[in-house]
Amino acid sequence: MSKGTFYITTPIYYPSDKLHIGHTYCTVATDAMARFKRMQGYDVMFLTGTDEHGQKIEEKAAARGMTPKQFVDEIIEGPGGILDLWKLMNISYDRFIRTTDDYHVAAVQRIFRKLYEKGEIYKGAYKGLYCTPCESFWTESQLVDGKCPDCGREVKYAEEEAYFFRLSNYTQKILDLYEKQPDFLEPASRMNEMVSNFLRPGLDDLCVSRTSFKWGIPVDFDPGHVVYVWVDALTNYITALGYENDRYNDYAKYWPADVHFVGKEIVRFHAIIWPAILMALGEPLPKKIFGHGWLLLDGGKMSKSKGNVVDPTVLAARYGVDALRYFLLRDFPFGSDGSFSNELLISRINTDLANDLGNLVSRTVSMVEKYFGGTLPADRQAGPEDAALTEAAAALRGEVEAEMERFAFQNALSLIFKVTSRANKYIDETSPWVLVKDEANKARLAAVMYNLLETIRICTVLLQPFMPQTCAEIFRQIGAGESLRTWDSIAAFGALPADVTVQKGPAIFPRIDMAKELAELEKLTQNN
RNA sequence: CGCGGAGUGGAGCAGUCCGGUAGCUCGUCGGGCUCAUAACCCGAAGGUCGUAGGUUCAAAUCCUGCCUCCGCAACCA
Repeated sequence: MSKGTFYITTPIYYPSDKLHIGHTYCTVATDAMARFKRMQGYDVMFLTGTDEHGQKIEEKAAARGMTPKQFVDEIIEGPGGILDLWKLMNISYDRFIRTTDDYHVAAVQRIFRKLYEKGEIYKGAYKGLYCTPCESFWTESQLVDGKCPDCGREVKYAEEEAYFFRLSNYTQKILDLYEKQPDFLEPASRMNEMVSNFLRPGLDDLCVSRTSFKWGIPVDFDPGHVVYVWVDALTNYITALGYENDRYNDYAKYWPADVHFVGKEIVRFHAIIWPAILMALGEPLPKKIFGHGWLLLDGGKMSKSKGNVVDPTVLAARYGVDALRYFLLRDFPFGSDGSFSNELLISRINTDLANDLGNLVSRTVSMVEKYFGGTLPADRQAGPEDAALTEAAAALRGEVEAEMERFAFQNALSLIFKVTSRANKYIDETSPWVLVKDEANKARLAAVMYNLLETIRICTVLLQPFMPQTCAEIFRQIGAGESLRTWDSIAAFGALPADVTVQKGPAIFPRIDMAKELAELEKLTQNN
């Protein structure tokens, strides 16, 4: 029955602060993809997690008088933390990795040693401009007026003992990889950026240890050094499967990953450094890296410092998790940036979810109840208006699948809603309220209702990966049991039983008063 | 000349690779319907595609210059 495995990952997020809508965006996309593949019958492994080491967290924790571990524990496991957020957003991850997990720590030490013994890592000196009070190295270009960009004080040349990964040996190998596998990194524009920014000039060796802070995985054969982010964080994708550890035993089964979803700012790490590390280890490379775009606010990126961060929990609480999930994946092309606004969110919910889908379900179920007492008679009569609708509905599964294969969530959703629109139009074309006036039209009326219910069912099956909770409610209202919610059940039009019984329920997506809500949200933002 | 992306009706976008009288959603205006969540259906108005030039019978689409915006430049999705 299984079509094979499908391993998909989000980045592991840096828990130096609460996560915002941007992190949610990436995770929701990954979740929709994972759910879609599961529905199709794949054996899916969906991994997410947190990248918890490093200087920034060490400093933040110290500022609050906590240990780094206490600090990250609170952000991850505490109330309103990351685990709560993913629970709220209905994220169906199979595994959650924390880089502070014992098995990961031990595995990273083994990996680091292995690379060292192979000669891929060597001990050298980090040379550069150093700001003593900030304990930070800076490159020439990072300096502001020749001074430390953080504190504005003088920097001076300094050296620090450090381990380096021979990344410079991999320039040509990565170029070859891109050549042989043009879809390794998508969208293509990101690959261009990698080539002209980093590969064409040639890669430098990469500093993979630090002595300037302590909050990290110790290099076990050289106390004083901690493993820097690259080897620590990137390897999560394999340690979480059991690579170099006994906690799990799925490496052979799931690796290489089918796709790593990552934000565009960390494409370089995943498309250059990560493959190089894997090559050095002699392990297979992931099949694809997909660098998605950002949600922009007021034309610029979201950031805590700008104070324009959108809190997903607030939006989910007000409009529903599914509505938010839908909006994120429907409004923005996954590969490019998009402008986020409350107005767009509400507008999308009202037009697509309330007016189009919600209202379609509502009017259809109402008519079946009103005209047939809730249960359709088996006797049906086809009509000239039917083909346009049923053919569109029957073709939908294949069309949506093709878009999902390209991670084009917005297109997949757009296709589904074209069919719900078509169904609304079908109601006008067939005018059931006219048919009902003559008993002789009963079989025709039953056919119209059936076609509507079946079309809704097909659309709802395909919407499940995006809006799991709401779809269950729609299925309940249109009388579609478990076996009618599957991928296989929509291979052809007509799986719904002829004598189906519907059950009217509350409005699936209530309409939102735009002006009022915008004012409310504005008030909430002010209070923050 | 560090690199990349973007500039299309009021808003958000597609189209640009493979040039041929501009498309989608929302909004606006007019009409229809009444099963439905003031929802649904039909129709209309509105743009010459950042800007200057070039190539061509023909350019949003190819070439060149310029302007503006956004991002990246060793851990903000």
